[in-house]
Amino acid sequence: MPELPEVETVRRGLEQLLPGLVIASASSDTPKSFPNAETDVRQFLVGANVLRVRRRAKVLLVDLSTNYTLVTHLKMTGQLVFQGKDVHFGAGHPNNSLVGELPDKSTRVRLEFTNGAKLFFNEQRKFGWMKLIPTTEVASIDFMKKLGPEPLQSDFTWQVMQRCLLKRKNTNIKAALLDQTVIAGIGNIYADESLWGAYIHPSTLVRALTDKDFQALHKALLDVLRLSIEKGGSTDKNYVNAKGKKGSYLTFASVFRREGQACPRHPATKIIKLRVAGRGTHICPKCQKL
DNA sequence: CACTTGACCTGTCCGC
DNA sequence: TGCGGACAGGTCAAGT
Repeated sequence: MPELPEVETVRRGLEQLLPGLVIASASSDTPKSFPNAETDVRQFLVGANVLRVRRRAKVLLVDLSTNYTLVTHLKMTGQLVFQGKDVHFGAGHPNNSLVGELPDKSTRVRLEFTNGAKLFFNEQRKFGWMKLIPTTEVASIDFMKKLGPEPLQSDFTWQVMQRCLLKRKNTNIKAALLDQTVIAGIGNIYADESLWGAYIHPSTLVRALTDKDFQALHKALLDVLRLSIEKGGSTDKNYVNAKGKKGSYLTFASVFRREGQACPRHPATKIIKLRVAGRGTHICPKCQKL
């Protein structure tokens, strides 16, 4: 579930906490969560100083003084939980409570710093991963190389977005938005929210969209991404303290996971849920027509 | 090549 | 209450 705004929220949090810390030890549970752990950890992780925390698409990049970068993909249920002396910081899945003692059964990777602080990579499922990659090579690994542009960069104009989306002109707009090689960082939440904002039905073929549609979609997309980052990500657990008190999940969303509720623009019309591009998809049938 | 579908996982929820 | 099955969704591999 972590998409661009959630990962950006994690990045901002970790950027305040990690730089300057020195890694003392690291361990992982399954090879899948940290494929090269055995050889890499000793050589490039232990003793490394954290320089900075970056983000590209939904990927977190922790640059280390060893000229290696710890690359993390949270996929759907991943969390990074920092436990310092007085600081607890967590991010991830709305259904996951961060109250419990860590490590727990879904802890995949554990980093310990020389000052006693810890960073846990938790994942209910085993889809997410961490990898150590030479910093200079990060941009050229397959996944990173194929990514589309960052929607929040200033040169991402509506015309740029149109050009990107037209690479998938024969598919529906929802599938195109979810395609990371078209635009980076959009997932199911912001695809649904931005399409609703732009009055576009998710099944609309990209080639059928007008300039006006692209302009509206561009504005709606940037608006929801910015609003969500401003709110610390859309999930209640994206930024919680150690008390782990429950927040309200997606309180700002207009349609996502709101089937049966009133459309904010048409109180008499209820949000419905469909399946588009193999994903649960939420629309207002009055705002979004084919 | 363009596009779609299923697999990967585990926890949760729904119906019987 | 227990249990099977559908569902959740980011990405990749396999299929059309």
